[in-house]
Amino acid sequence: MNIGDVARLSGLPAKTIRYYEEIGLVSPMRSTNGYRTFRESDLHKLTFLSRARSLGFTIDDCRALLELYVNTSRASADVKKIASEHLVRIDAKIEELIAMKKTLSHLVHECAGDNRPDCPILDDLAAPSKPAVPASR
Amino acid sequence: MNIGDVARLSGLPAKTIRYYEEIGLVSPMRSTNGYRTFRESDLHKLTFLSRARSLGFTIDDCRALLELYVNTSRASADVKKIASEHLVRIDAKIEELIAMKKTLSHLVHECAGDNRPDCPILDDLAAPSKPAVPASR
DNA sequence: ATAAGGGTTCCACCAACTGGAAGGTCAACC
DNA sequence: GGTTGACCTTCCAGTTGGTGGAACCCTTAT
Repeated sequence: MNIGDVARLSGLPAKTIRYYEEIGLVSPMRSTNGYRTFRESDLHKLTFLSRARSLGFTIDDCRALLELYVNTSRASADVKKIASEHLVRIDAKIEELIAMKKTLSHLVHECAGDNRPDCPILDDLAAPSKPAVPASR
Repeated sequence: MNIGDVARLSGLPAKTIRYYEEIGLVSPMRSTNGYRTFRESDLHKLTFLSRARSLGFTIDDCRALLELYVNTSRASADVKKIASEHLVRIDAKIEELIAMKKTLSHLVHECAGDNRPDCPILDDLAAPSKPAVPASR
């Protein structure tokens, strides 16, 4: 299979697949004309990566997950650990966004949105010492 | 005021403030020794930026908001538009994360997390054609 | 004199791609 | 056999919003 075929089948752009090769996530063969040649196993890996990335796993996570995926003597605890930690990050991000949303939707609601200059949104942004998210990192 | 002072007062790292100068968001003066000298108005801008960034506005949004902020003949509608569009982006992001969370927490729950290799998480990642978020962009 | 604690510039790096230029290859059609 | 068009290749640059570090200057106190 050429790169276009696995791109279609995995749902990843060809550019991304080349990038994944560059960073060592897949290692397709090369045919005599220089084209990449993908095996079934490469396609499986790419599909795996596509799905893992769409679940928000970082490339580093994907690398670790891929290793566990191909290693049939893995412990499911290792997989679960990576996924659980990712879940914690997702939760934190959701909370952060919800806090932003809350503040912002309040402000948007308050703003007349006409051609006068008075604007509660700008007033709030200009008001000092009010972190949107109550301080973490 | 030197950069350290406005850094403390605005809550932004000095590095970030230098970066904001580089991209033209603030334009402090320079004293004879080459140090940046910040006026009150610069501090106000930096505080504004700090808060706007913490609400998730992009730098481009911040640039536009800052212009409206200093322009006293603005129309609040212009501000509201930027904020509303940002709110839409936040909502979309929240939805995306919640979809991920849903899938992932389900999988984590299913996984035994012991030293055996069987793992529903890997099984799912390997299963083809299941976008985590039902397809948009 | 020197040490601490500011400040300065510049260059490189992070994630995870994406866009585009310049060019090679292949299969089909006339 | 020539040409078109769809593939493929590499390489370089840009994206977003900074961050880290090196090498060096300035000021003040001891």
